[in-house]
Amino acid sequence: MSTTEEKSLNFIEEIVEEDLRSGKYKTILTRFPPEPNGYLHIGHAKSICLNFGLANKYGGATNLRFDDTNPTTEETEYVESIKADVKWLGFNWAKELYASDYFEQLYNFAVDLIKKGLAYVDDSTSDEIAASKGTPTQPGTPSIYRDRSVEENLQLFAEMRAGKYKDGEKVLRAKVDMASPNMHLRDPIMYRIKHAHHHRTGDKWCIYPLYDFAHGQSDSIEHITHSICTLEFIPHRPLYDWFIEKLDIFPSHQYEFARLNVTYTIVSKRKLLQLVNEKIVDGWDDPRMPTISAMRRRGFTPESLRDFCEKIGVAKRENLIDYSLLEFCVREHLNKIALRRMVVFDPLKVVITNYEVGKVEMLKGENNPEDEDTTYRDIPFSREIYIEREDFMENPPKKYFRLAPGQMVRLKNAYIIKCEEVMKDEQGNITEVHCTYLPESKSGGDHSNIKVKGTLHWVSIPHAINAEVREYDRLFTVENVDEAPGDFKDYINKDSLHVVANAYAEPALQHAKFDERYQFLRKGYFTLDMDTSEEKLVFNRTVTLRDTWAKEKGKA
RNA sequence: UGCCCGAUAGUAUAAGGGUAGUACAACAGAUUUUGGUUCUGUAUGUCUUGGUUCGAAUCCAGGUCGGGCAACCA
Repeated sequence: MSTTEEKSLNFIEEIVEEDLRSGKYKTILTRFPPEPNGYLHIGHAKSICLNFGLANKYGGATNLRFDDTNPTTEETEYVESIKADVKWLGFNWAKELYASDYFEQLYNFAVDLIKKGLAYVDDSTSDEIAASKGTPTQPGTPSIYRDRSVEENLQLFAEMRAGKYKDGEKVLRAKVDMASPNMHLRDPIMYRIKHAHHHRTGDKWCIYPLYDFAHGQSDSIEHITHSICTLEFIPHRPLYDWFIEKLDIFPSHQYEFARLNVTYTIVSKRKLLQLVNEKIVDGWDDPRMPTISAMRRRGFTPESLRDFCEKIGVAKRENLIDYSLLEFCVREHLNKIALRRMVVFDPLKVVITNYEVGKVEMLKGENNPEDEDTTYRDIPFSREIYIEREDFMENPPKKYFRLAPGQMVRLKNAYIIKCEEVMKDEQGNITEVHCTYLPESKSGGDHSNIKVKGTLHWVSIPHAINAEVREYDRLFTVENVDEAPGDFKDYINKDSLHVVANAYAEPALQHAKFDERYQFLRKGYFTLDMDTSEEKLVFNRTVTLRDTWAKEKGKA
């Protein structure tokens, strides 16, 4: 008998299961339909996990389809980054497709609707069309071109395609209902004229279909069973269904879920583009960005992102997810896989006065205590070491477990030391601390019988190697950036990047690899940045460790 | 003033007429050679008013609140 709790289904999974159970479909086909006009972000990750996840779970497939119907904003660079991101997240698409692959077919669909008297060419200007649409509470008024004959429409549309007209001179509109309470049904535009170069079709076309006359038809052509999109497309659904019905083609169905929002971040392509263009960040993959490429560079793992998308759920209610959930997911995974290393960011010299001058001991340190068969690396120990400056206080508050005059601490993987003397310069700044060590307290063979509260990380000064460490904080200062009054850029966190130019790392890090993750003891999780060169190691901080001591201090 | 969505702890998300559960966050404690990990425990919730019912988060009606809809964007 199984004791495993049955995981509850989200509302889309319920629809899919019902469709499968009822025999409506034998197998499902979903699609992930990005427009190649920007980089994918954490919000897209939710959509990717949903669409591909559904197909994986129910034995179907997912197409990657680029919604490239607007040649003026779309570029091949984006196509490549999107493909890389989806792959990195761990998903494989059945087919790589483009809405532009269907331009000829879409054109024929339009001709079909013209012949059925359901579409017409309109010579009105953009402003005139907007004005005649009415308002949500007032019906629109029909265009004077609405009743052109089929023959005339056919000829005009052919001339549009042939390039006889300038941009904006004419459009093709669906003849639906100018009085509909749904604005999207008030004779929506199907085609506009754009003499622009398309990233795939080049100059073959000068008319391009709009979203409403491309997306649903593309779904139908591919026989997509479940076309999943975000809430703002709900009012488009009647039109989606209308085109499919009038064209009498495969009936794909659209379902809508609430997009992801995360505290202290933005997921608007427009705003992200602005951050990049205005050089507020260093590019789409600046590790502070919520893009998938940035998160990859920062050290997030695909496993942790998928886990996050699983945990946030799928529903129709608008939501704002705590950034701390993302941090939890990444820590949970990194804790299992990260190699433990010691790195001192802000050094304070410690001299162990009773340790032999010139002596070097190789100590063993666990690579990862979470591993059942943990392996070890060698760590050199000597008379002079660095500890973190914040790990020493001359006048410590109560409950301070670190080094202080007369106090003892454990050096991780090494000995217990006791602070004997504090050395200062003329200004009174602490320059170094003199300690004695307990030879019988060596890690692994401790028979000192002494228990200490604190354990510090450290590096041997003569063996330390240099590294640059980049510490990131949230990009915005307010939880809900979209709701904050004024311009979103007013809430940029000025301290979102802190660079430690000269950190001291234990020698094992000399051989750090790009695909490895590290936990710098008591500091956080780190990974090598691509700026690393022969001369310089550069690490990105993916996320800090949970820090209950910082919280304790905050209370004081 | 039209149409369309939605409303369950701080944040998300379950319970589909029968004990309001889970995760993150918070708080308290235990363990710990990382103030990490792990473990234990605590507090906090069904928008509102009626109705149906032995019984309502769930079904019905009204209200309130939040969101969306008038790009030749997607």
